[in-house]
Amino acid sequence: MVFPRAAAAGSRSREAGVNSERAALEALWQAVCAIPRGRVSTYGAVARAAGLPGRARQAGYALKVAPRSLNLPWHRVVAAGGRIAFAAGSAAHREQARRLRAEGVTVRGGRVVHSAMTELDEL
DNA sequence: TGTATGACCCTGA
DNA sequence: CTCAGGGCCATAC
Repeated sequence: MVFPRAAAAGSRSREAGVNSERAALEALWQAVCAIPRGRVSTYGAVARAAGLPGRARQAGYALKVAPRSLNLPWHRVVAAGGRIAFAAGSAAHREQARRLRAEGVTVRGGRVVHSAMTELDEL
């Protein structure tokens, strides 16, 4: 899978550091792509799968800046414990729950039932 | 050059 | 269950 050029933030990729960030983003996007339909994973697990252990935050950032054109299954990524990361009641929160249910995932009280969670890691 | 802010996570109280 | 505190780190200002 090859990703389009500039992500939201770094249009100018001159420095090595910036390029490394690009690589991290692509690795994260790749990991998200790997989550099969009807299954759910977490930010932390996605980060680990992308070779960035402990950087759950960047996983969230990666989704935030991901170009729409990638059509990433962002809704299959939730916070630890199956919690939907968006504020309860927010449009995004409802949208994610809607998309998950559309794939047969049970969402209750803002969190996906444990059985629907992929036993993390093994992406 | 610093400080503040997150689609986060974990442990402990 | 909630809260606090520490870790993480790219961006924004």
